[in-house]
Amino acid sequence: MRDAELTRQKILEISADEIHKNGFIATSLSCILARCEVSKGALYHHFKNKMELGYAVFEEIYTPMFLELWQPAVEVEDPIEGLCEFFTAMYEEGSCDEIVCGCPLNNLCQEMSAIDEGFRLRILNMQQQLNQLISLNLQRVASQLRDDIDVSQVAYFIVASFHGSSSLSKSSKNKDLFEKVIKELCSYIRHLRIS
Amino acid sequence: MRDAELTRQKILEISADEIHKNGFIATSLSCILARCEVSKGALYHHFKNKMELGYAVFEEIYTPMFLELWQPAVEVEDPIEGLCEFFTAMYEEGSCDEIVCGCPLNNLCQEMSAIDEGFRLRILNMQQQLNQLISLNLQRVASQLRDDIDVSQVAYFIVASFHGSSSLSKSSKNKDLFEKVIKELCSYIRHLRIS
DNA sequence: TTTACAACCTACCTATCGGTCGGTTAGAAT
DNA sequence: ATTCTAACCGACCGATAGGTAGGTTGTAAA
Repeated sequence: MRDAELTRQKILEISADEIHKNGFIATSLSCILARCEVSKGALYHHFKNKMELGYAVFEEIYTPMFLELWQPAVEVEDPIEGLCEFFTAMYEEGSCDEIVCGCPLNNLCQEMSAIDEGFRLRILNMQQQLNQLISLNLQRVASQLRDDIDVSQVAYFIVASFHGSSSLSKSSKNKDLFEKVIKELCSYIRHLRIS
Repeated sequence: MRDAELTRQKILEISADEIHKNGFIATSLSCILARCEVSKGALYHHFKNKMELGYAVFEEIYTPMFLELWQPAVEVEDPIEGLCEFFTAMYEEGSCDEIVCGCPLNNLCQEMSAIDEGFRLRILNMQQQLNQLISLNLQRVASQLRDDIDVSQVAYFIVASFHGSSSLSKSSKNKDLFEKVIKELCSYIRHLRIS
């Protein structure tokens, strides 16, 4: 057989890239097909329709990518510094294009949550996983933290601020505002410690 | 004359509502026309094309709405408490629909910044105006604040977190996560004070 | 009363979208 | 060598989008 799995994977990866750049709705199948050098028949052989392709991208590309990205940041001895280094590395090392494209999770949340229940539930699930990952690791070092904090609330706030910062950098089209907000986010995170 | 200005205003207001609910691209002119009970010819008499209609909505509806919303929150004697009360009122008084639709500025920033320069510049301008509004008023009470803070950085962070919280509430489809993040945001804002 | 033009109407245009369907082809199994 | 089917192809479809053009109407000014 012609390597079906390779075709499927190529479609998924290029779709993930296109969706990241243009959003789900604005991403046209014809554009994906052109980049993949694959026919429409091939795509519809592997995926029932555009929505199912979107779900597959979310589950098979974005979800593992996300967990692999955040886990090391937070599963170190000191999650406070781990998070700060993670965010700092983002504006120091990330290319401007990457930053301006925003976080795929946040982008899809904004675009699709209200109009498609399948996306909404997948996004909500991812957000809860991410929240638990962060809050469990903050809880782990609770003895070092101020006693007036609610770790789950803090975890949601951190993610929200991060997403807000990537939104800001879209309109400025450079890293400056992103960097500003991330710096303040790090300052906030460090203030969680007993001072 | 048949009241041209009234027609124009009706188109603007209904467009603002539709764009808030569906986003700019997903908002169809035919849908606007149906709600306005106005013909396509009338719309194209008042606006050159869809993009120009979008710009007009941004400038004539969203911009003044935004300034009227944030100004009173921050131009009180105590902007720290002013902001906290403003945010708190948002989840206590705001309808669930309103909250789940998100902030129009953030929505358009996410959707349009990358694909249309006209929108991007208008959004950036609005964000800078908003930042100045907040940072000037924080500066005003600088003597009450910690001396390690950068008011502009703090102002961007506040707006980013607020936008991030509205993004979160979209996927949860209720106010719970919104409320959580807003509470933490208020806690953060109050910690700006010398303790 | 006539004129002139802003204001408005409607039928139509083209482009593009997601999706379908009948047919072809590669290659493993018999 | 033949058969069978997963894998793939591409012309075509209907729906809808934004946009246009030519005609009509209301009304203020001359």
